[in-house]
Amino acid sequence: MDPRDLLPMGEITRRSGFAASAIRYYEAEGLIEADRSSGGQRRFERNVLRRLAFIRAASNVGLTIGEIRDELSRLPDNRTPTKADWHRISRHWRQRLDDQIAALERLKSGLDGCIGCGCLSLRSCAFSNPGDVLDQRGPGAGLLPDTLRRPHPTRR
Amino acid sequence: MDPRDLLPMGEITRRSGFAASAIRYYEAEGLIEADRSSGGQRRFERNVLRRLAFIRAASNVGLTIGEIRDELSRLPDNRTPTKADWHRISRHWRQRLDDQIAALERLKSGLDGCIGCGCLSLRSCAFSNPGDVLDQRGPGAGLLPDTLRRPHPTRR
DNA sequence: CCTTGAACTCAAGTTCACTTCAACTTGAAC
DNA sequence: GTTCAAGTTGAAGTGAACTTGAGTTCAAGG
Repeated sequence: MDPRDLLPMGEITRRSGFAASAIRYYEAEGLIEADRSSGGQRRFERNVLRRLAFIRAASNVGLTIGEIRDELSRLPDNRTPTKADWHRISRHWRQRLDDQIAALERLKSGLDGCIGCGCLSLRSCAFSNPGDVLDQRGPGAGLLPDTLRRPHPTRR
Repeated sequence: MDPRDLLPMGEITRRSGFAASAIRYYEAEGLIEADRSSGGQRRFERNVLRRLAFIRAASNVGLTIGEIRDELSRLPDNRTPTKADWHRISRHWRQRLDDQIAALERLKSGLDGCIGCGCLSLRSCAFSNPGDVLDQRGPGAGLLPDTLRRPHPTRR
């Protein structure tokens, strides 16, 4: 491939909006690939910009780096996603967003139910939902899906 | 106050569902208070259970510890929230939840708009939204409110 | 050749909300 | 008086997703 078609780091950061450190991180994590110049500097193929756009979109939807890697690994490396690829993926993402929205709606209606009573009772109020009323999967269990649970450290 | 009315740690963890370490953390952070036994063990007033229910609810809504501290500091210490307190607060929380829901809806319709085109274009696709199209407040700027932005480390 | 900005590496730091650990001390029951 | 579950402290660790810093090298223009 003609080396003039390869983009240096500066170009990538400018055009993708990611910091150089993030780009290097994504490479280290295997989300993107980079060639090297004779002197060891990164030279990116143009399709990396597409992958980065995909990464940003996925991360907006709330996917973790690991999940993004999985999705990307299902796209043959040098192919831009076909309509079929994109359709499958976007259905998946849409479902996630729907789940998150539904969870927030549930939370809101719990809240609405509490406005009248001012209770916040430990035993009966589903909104504040302590450990002995519902199960023990962590704060918010039963009301929030994993994707919205504030990522608690070392959740066993 | 009659010391028999004070609850030991075990009682609090059992009835609130929080781990002892979390309780101690909340005390250190100034979200709750504790008396001490002659030997130095924590003894909690009953209203602490209410505060803990409040903390769990707030954290379900996505408030940070700092924000929760602020809300709590507006409740006079030894008073359980009045209807007016609770009304004010729940209106605030409701607004947050509405914002979050709206943001996810926007994201979803961006996604829907992309399904047909399969584009994910860096220049024109609002969904993948790179830095040079919208502003630079961080990944997802313009689409996600701060409350849903995946908390990035060291966000300057 | 010289300068200068862009890029490199590797280790360590950051934030949040806790948890875990090690090494004690308390306190209620028997 | 002994036992032992329950409680204490302070320091360090956790995970995610990067960022920061120090010190070094590259590459393009003049």
